[in-house]
Amino acid sequence: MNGTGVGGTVTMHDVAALAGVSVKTVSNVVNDYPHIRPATRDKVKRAIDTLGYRMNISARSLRKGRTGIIGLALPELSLPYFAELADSVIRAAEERGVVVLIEQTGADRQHELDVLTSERRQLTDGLIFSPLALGPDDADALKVDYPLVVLGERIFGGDWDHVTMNNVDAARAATQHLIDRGRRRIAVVGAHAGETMGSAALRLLGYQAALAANGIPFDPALVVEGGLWHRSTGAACTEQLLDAQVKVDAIFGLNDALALGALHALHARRIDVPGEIAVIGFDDIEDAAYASPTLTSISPGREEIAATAVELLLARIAGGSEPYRRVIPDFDVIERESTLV
Amino acid sequence: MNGTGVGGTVTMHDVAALAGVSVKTVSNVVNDYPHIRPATRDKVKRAIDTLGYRMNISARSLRKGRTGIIGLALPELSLPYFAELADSVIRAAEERGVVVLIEQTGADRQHELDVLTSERRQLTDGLIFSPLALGPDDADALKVDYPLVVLGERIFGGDWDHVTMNNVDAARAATQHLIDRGRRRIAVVGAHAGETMGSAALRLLGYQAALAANGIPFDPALVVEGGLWHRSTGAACTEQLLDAQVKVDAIFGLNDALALGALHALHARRIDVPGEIAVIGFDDIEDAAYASPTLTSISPGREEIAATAVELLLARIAGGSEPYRRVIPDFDVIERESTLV
DNA sequence: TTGTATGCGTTATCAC
DNA sequence: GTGATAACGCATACAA
Repeated sequence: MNGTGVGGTVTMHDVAALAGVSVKTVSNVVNDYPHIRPATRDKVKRAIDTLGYRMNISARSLRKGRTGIIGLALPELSLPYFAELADSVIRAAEERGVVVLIEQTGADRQHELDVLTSERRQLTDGLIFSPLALGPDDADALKVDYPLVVLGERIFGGDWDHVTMNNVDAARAATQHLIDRGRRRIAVVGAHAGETMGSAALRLLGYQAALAANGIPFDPALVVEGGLWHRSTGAACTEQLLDAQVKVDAIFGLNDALALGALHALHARRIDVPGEIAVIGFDDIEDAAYASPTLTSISPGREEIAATAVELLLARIAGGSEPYRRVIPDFDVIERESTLV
Repeated sequence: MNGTGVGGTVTMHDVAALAGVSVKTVSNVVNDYPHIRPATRDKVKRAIDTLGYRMNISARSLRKGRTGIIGLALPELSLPYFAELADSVIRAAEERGVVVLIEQTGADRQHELDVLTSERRQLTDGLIFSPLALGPDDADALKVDYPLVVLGERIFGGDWDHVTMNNVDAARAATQHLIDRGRRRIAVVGAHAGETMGSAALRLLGYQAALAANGIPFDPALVVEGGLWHRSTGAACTEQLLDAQVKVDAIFGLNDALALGALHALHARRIDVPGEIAVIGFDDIEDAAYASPTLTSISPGREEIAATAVELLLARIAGGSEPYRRVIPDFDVIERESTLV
């Protein structure tokens, strides 16, 4: 099972024997223990090279009680936003010398609860968790005894670190962006009725705030419900909106998948974007830049979210006991064709 | 570190003590050893429940020499095809009771070589490897001493299992699809000059075969080189093609990202698709169905590729020593608007 | 059918 | 600065 394929497994004992030192010294060398005589260190390193020694991670994990693996639980990798997030998390983790075990919850509440107590938690030193179905009522389930960083906006105020977007302000900025370009009948696609803490609710709040700030009355007929934030949902919501004959001059997709679905539906009906209807999304996934027309979107600082989450988690794993933090990266409006005046 | 949070770590000894049996019996129960008296099994299970016992994976791994983790090395999750592939691999692995550790190579040759000998290999029981930069010259690097399943078409004939697409036939079918719809000046976007074994080369081969079969002369001016198969590459290649004033009535993007980039470039120049130029892609990523216009593509059987790869790998890990296999799932042409007659 | 004893490869606690 | 030795928690000969 060893890299060089020399045959049987090479252990610290073999290295120690060849170098003429004890296993403890070998351990010290591979762990960069500072107080070692340079000559000893060289001897050991040479022995390691000649034997092609590789540390047995399982043994180390057993002894240290740490695996060097962090968990990342997210809805599904097929959703571009989460694929890009996972990419960033893996990169950030790699820089810090840990690896990432991804678990998909399918945005299913029971599955999200399961992930918190899964046998896999034995395998990871901590968890970065991006729930989509859990609500404030599930806060107790998040009271776990391992390091946890929660992504997103659904649950606040527990004993865990939290990295989130500035959903309200960002949605306000998105809406203002449309208003500044002369739009007044701005539809929202992908709302979640009854939700109070989720991204959908908060983004709707920002939308309403922007309307209010500009003296535009809020028209419930412009808000279209849509459960899962897939492209298909965005398309279906948009068709529903158009069928209802509501006057509309802009659509705010609560995420990019919804907005891309909206573009799709508008294209199918030969409705010009942005001529007749402008469209803005949220997340700034790579697709947004290559849609036709290209999609204006909110960039929520994905890289920073990932890097911060990894950093906070590793600090907890290392035993940090600072007060739990809530980090909110800056966002940007990325203007593209779909809202061009 | 335990799920229930009862406090100190619960071990098999604790369970054994409470159940009034030996650790061996507890071990037998948790490992579903068949010959156990039902009464004993119940006693043990009850003790496990009351104590909230969770097996220590590191200890088991150390003892058994297996971790229950498989590696998945791919270019990057930001590429939708690989995100969807990873999704499928994780699902397939979950069904078989193993978890997946994803490593990104960035399609960089050195990084791809590194992944094969990385320290991470100590952590995984085997590897599913999707190289993009390695070529036939690197076949030796793939002679590793752990179970390996190679995805894609770049390297053949070594001592490993191989799951691949039928690139030649699928590309031929894609080209034929365009020819059947009256196209004769079919451009190819994303070719790799000098390559002989990669997906690009094989798909180009299929393209040429289809032309030949229909008596259409091959025009090198219609083949546009493009390194990384990103949307941006597809857009750039298409612009290059249009700038060259070559007569074109169809574009075959060697993958969907390229084709989506082409759609983007065509849209920017107000060229009607499929009216003036038809477009076909390859991979059938979810985006294809939501582009404007929707993109005709080749579905390579991603689910089957993932499931087969996991299955073959686990068989090797379990010690199977059948001859190495090469599996080639069926493909389908998924017709959408971009090639509508 | 179940119990006992040993070792998997590493790190930590002490001595020296 | 380095060495001997005892855990870490589990699986498995071997014994009963």
